[in-house]
Parts: sequence; C-alpha cells; structure tokens
Amino acid sequence: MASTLHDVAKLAGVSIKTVSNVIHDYPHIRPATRERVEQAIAELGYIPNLTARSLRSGRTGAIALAVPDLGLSYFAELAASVIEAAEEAGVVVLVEQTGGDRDRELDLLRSPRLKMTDGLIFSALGMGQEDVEALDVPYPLVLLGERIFGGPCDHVTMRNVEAARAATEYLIGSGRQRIAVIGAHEGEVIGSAGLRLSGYRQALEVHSLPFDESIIGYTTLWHRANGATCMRELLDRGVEFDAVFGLNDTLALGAMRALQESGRRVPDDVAVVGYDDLDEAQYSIPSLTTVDPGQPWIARTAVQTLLDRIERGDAAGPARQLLAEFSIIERESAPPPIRSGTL
Amino acid sequence: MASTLHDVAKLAGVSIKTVSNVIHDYPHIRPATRERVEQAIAELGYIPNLTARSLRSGRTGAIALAVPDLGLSYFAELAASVIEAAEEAGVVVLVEQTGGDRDRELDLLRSPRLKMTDGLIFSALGMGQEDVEALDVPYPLVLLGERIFGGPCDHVTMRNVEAARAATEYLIGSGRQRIAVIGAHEGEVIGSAGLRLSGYRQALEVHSLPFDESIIGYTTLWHRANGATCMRELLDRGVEFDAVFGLNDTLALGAMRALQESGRRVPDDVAVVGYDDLDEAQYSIPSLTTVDPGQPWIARTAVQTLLDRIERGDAAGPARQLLAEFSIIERESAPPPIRSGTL
DNA sequence: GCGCGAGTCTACAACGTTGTACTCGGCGTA
DNA sequence: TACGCCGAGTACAACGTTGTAGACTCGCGC
Repeated sequence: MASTLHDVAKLAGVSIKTVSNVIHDYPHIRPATRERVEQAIAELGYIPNLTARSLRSGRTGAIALAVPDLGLSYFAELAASVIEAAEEAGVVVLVEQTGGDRDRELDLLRSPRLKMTDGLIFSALGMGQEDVEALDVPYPLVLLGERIFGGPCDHVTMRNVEAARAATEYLIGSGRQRIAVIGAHEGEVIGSAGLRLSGYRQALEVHSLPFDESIIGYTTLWHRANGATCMRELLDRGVEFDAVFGLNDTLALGAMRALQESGRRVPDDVAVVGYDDLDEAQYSIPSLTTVDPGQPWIARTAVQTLLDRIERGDAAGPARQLLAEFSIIERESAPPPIRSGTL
Repeated sequence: MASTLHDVAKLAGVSIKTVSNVIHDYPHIRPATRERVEQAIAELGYIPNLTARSLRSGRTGAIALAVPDLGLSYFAELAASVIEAAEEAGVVVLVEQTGGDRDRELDLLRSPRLKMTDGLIFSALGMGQEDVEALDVPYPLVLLGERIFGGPCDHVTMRNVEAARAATEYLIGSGRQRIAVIGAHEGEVIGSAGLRLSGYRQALEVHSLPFDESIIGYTTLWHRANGATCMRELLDRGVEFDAVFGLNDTLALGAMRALQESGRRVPDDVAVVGYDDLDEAQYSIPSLTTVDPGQPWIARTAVQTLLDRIERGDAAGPARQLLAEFSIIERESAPPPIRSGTL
C-alpha cells in the first residue's frame, strides 16, 4: 500500500540509496537526477517510514509523558506545555495516565512500551521516597513532582516550601490571623501536601502565630469536590478562621464554593489563596489569588533536560536538580493589604 | 547497552528464534530449554525492542490523537477518556496539538510523524467543509467534531442541533422568554457554533418566539475570558434577557461571572445553560445546568472504531457515522420548572 | 598518457525482530 | 524394515531505512 524507497527508486531508475540521499539533501547529486527522484516521490506520494528509520538510528523522535490524569487541570495544562515545547524541538509526545496509582507508576517505569520513545518525563504521585531505586532505569528519565527527592535521575520541581510560606505570609501581611488549610495529607512530610503544609507552619512560626490542628482540613485526592467537602467539614466543626489556604487551586475553588454556600463572603469574611495558577483561577468569582509555581518553565525545562540527556547519551551523568521560581498572583479572593500613607 | 534477542540467545546457548518462541509462548519447547532462556532473559534484563517488532509486523501499537489544545478543558477530558479507552485495548496514545489552526491541521494529516502510529483520531476545529478531500488519507482515520460532514472517513459526533434545541426548550419550559446566546460565530452554518445556534433557532420557532439578533453574542475562541467579555458587551448594549445559552461550558462560566459582576443574580434574574458537562460545571457557583453530549461514549467509540479499522485493514470500507446520545443535566444555574399540582 | 581527486552513484550490511522453510531424532504403524 | 509424523530446534530472509565502502567517469596537472 504505502510506497517505499524501493518503489521510488524503481520509478526514478536510480538506486534506493540515491533516493535516500535526495531526501536528506546530500549535496553531490546531479540536478537532473534530483529532479527525477523528486518527481517520483511526488507521484507515489512517498512518505518515509519512521519506524524503519528509528530502528536504524536508534532514535524514535518521541518522548513519553506520564501524568496521573489529564482530567486534573494542573496536569492537563502541564501536558499542553510539554507537548508544545516538544513540538518546538521536533519531537512528539506519547501520553500515559497512571491514575496516581503507585503500582501502575512502578509498572510504567518498566514497561516495554517505553521502548517506543527516547525517554520519559514522569510525574509521580503514588510512589514515595521508598521507591527511589525504581527510578534507576536504563533510559533517560526526568522526574517531576514532589514525591521523591535525591533520586538517580534529573528532577525538575518547584519551591513548595518557600512558595507556601510566601502565600501564608501574604495572608498574614494582609491582616489575617487564623488561616485554615484545605487538602493536608495525614502524616505526610514529603509530597506536595507535606511540603506546602510545612511552608505554612514556617510562616506561622516566623510571625509567632500558633499552629492550630483544628483548622487543618485533611483530604486525599485534590479534586474540586473534595475541596468543598473538606471546607464544609471545617464549617460544621464550628471553628473560627479568617482565611483559607487551599493547597492547590481546585481545592481552593471548591472551598470557596462551600464558603459562599454557607453565607460567608470572600474575601470580606474569609480570604482564599490557592496554589498552581490554573487558567480558571483568573475566571472564578471572585478571581483566585494564588501561587504561580512556574509550570511553563517546568515543562520547558523538563523537555530540554530530557532531550539533552538523549542527545548526549550520558545516561550516567550526574543527576540535576532544577527548581522553578514562583510568585504570588494577587487577585480578588485575597487582595493585597491597603497600603496607607507613603506612596 | 540494551540487550537483544541475540545476547539472550548466546547466553542461553540456543538460537535467537528459540528465544523469540519462548517469549511468545510457542508450545513446543522443552521445559529445560524454556527455563534456561527465561533465566537468561531475567539476567540480562532483556526488554523487547518494539521498534523492530513494529517494523517487522507493520503495526506500532500506538494511535495518534490530535486536538486543538489540552488547555481547553473539553479536549483535556476527551484526551483523558481516549487514553483510558486505548489503554484498555492495549495501545498507547500520541497526542498532538494543532491550536485549532487550519494549516496546522492540514499539515498534520500529511505528516510523516503519523507513520509512528497505526491511525489517527482527529478533532478538527480550523478546517471546514471545503477541506473534505484532505481527509482522504492512506491510513485509518476517525474524525471528531462538527466542522466537516460526509467525509471519506469514519466520523463520531454528537447531536448538536437536537441537543441545543433541547437546552433552549428547557429554558423556555422553565418560563424564560428572551434567551441570549454567547459564543456564536458570524455566518457559520456547519461547526459547533453554527449547529448549536441552529438548534436554538429551531426551539424558538417551535415555541413561536422571535429570533432577536441583538441578544446574540459573537466571539471566536471559546475561552472563559471570551465568555465574560462577550457577556459584558451584551450588558453594555442594554438589551434585555432572562436567560443565557452559552454554546459551551467555559463560555457559560465566563458569562456567569460577568453577570454576577454586574449585579445580576443567577438563576433568579438570568438563568444560564452551558454545553459539554465539564467536570467543573458541577462545582461552579451556582452549579451549571448543561448539556451532557456523551463525551465518554464518543471517546470510547472513536477508539473502538479506529482499532476496528486497523484490525480489519479495510481502509476503504464504507465510512461510518456514529452519533452520541445527549441529555440535559439540571443544576442550579437553570433549575427545572416547579411542577405545581399533581403528586 | 597516466594518475588522482572530486563528483556521482551503487551494492551491501546492519538495526532487532518474526515468519517460513528446513533439519534432525525418535516414535508408532504398516 | 520402511515410512511418515511429530516435537524441538535452527537458518535465513525480510520489514524499510541509512552508513560504509567502493565503482565509475570526468577533467586536471604533470
């Protein structure tokens, strides 16, 4: 069905290698020959077989991206950025979903399906520090996320602790004293939840505010629904608070909804801050003050780092740690303090 | 670096084909031989080279999915469903973004990069009916979307006209008379916007309501921001309306925000209905009444149809048209009419 | 007139896998 | 004893491409 170099060569009356040379712009070809070959290519609608090329060259021109679930906005936006960066570099992206499940993540790292790609960008959610050895794989791997540190592969991540501290200090700076948290994970130290909670506690300490377990909301999956449920639980408990730090945007948005249902006004009664700066954070009502964790930079850097590894073939080079810069995006749900007096 | 059948064969002291046979559970192998081979495989950590297997078999075990942008929630959720369905069938998915740009879409259909896959699920946004011939490609193709009909390939789509009519009738049934539209495309007949607007007009006609151009809001890209902007334009125009039909959920959510900013209450002053039933539609405030267009079914069906084509190899078989069933999801932004009396 | 390099093109092998055809014993049956 | 068949395994070619080595023809300089 599909034509091959062979067919083109026969039609043009040249050898198969000459056709290959024409395609690759090899310089020493007579114009007449080149033209005949090009015409044959056009006539047959020849398209090179990338599988054969891959086999020959050992490169596929594809990378894999594994995320928990594209239904989660953060990962959808991350995937969009990764695909865009990859396209600019001329490679395509094979996307896998792990569901954030540890076993599926471990399976994936060993899957022969990865042989179809030159490397993997892996956003872990289910695995933990105890699985660090599973990251010692025989292909280029760039890790994303906050579940494992100090592994044998490159790791692109964000300043979770510092950013969470900055977000909390931002709330304190705007006059809030009792800041509830939505989305904590019981007993977690490493991982987005653990690290961000730790930043939260640092901020309280710096400002000599007490840490109050009763305004910490625990929930496992960071969905909107859980943000709302978790918020309702806090409200039912009858505890007092004048601000909420959602450990990510979807939790914060869900929490905001529950607050409004209960009659609280945001930000007048309760200020809300999220984390991720999702696209939708700027369109919620009120718009969501949040931490921009540098996701586009993370995506670009992950792709570049991976391609670099692939290019240089030094799978054994020293593992690099790359950290994205963050910033606080001030919006309506938690306005900045009114600066009185001096300019 | 990576070991091959050759290495395993040498280590086990058998021929390369025997190793291949062991891997494929060929029955006539002596247990002793099988064991030696399996041990050699384990010792070398042999992983079959899928590229070579693909070249040999003519199948890659991968399909491509082309969508405009994973940053658009609808396509993110669609991609999630497609990847899930593909995984169940044992194939992986290569995701491409076209930006909804016609030229990039046309390029993609001819791209040799597709040679790395067995077929394509293609969600067109920029191309139109005039490009129908471009769909006549030499590989299995399943079209999604509402831009092109009657093409030479299988097409999985939704009942746009009927669903939009039902949504509009739902608003009329709950007592609304002047229903604004957000997201129309100037002069479009085919395409999501054109078809849904047409369903809207049908509903008006059936109920003898006038079509009023002054409450039709036009905007090109269906982003949240555009929904809000478009709504503000209608409000500035000073026209009256008691309901809004957002041609998709993000537009409706953006419009809802603009309405609330302007002091209108949803649904008391203005009822709002969207289209898509995105995950976030159930967590907005108020939650969004919307059309569930059957997206999971579409994704599953697209994958099955494509794999079917690939399996049977009948690229030339008759093109199939597959239509998803829809339903109206009643939520707070447009509650159902209070049924008085009986029961 | 001959060698030499540059230009143009070809033949062949190899990437790692799998299908096909084949070999070689041993066993049951005529 | 001869025959064919079955189990177990091997050898080779092929998938479509590209790198390497080399063939052949000029034209140029000695």
